[in-house]
Amino acid sequence: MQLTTKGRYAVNALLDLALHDSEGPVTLADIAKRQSISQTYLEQLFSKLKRHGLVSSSRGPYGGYRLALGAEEISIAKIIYSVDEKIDITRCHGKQNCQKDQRCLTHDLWMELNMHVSGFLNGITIFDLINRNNVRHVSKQQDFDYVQLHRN
Amino acid sequence: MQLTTKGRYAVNALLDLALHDSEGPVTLADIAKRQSISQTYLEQLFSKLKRHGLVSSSRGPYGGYRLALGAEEISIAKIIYSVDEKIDITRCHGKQNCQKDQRCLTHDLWMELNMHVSGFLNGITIFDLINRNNVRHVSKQQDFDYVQLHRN
DNA sequence: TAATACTTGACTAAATTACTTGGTTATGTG
DNA sequence: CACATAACCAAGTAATTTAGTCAAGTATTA
Repeated sequence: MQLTTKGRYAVNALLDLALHDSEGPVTLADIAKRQSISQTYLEQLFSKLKRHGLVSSSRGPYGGYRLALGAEEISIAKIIYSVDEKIDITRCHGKQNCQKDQRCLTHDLWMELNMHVSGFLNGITIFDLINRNNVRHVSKQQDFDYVQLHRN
Repeated sequence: MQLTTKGRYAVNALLDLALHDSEGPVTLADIAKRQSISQTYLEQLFSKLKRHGLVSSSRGPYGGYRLALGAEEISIAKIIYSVDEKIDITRCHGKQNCQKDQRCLTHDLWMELNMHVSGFLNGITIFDLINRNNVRHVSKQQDFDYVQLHRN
């Protein structure tokens, strides 16, 4: 299925961005600290997110990233897809040549699972997540930790 | 999610075994040929499947593997789990230390996806697959190819 | 007793992941 | 206009995982 740290990082980072979007452009440095992700790694991910039109950026002081779409328009599936991860379990990636140019025994099974997973991830948006209690709670804690860290 | 060739191979192989179970013990050599999987790799997988009680084996001439359970008792999830693949999308594997000993922003999201996927794979058994038209059709073709290959 | 087939453990090439390094370019502020 | 800030970019790399191979066994039965 190819759902690894990369996709999880992207969703976490974009959710963090959405949660702080009201305060103006958000820097990758801040996201990196709050989400414990390497900043240069984030740069790679945001380059892709920007290319796919999910975020916009402004340079210079007080610059940073903002959501380019409404939170309710950004599904989890879209994010994962944007950073190059495919929501795909089949070996043949939908083509039917999994085994010697023919379909393997379980081709249809994996296709069905694909439908299930991508249906699920298509149905959940950043907007949905923002409004979840557990997300708000974790985010609050992260903000608190961040302030503590930068008191001096 | 860790659903790769290993898990797919295991399901394909076990399904092949189930489809030919009525003819007596099935050798790994046959499964390897029909499913285009390396035999020594299959040996590793079947060693695990046996350890988990899904198949039984008999040695010597006319030996081979058989299902140790009814086809309706073997879910896809069970097979995948048996060959060490976890149906798990979280980084922390269910523990809640995805980020600095705390839950990451999206911990609950991935847990939900886990539930969906494992629910799906738990709900489908080898018995279900055997009775699907597309599976029977592919299997028939594989048997035909196998006979062709061994005519001499 | 020879052939068959399972069993085990160690090893390995290739690919992928999750980064790091070392820069360059644009922009708003003093 | 300098300078701090922050986005942008290319290339390299260590660690891990995958998908096997290789080389030896051991048990069973015709």
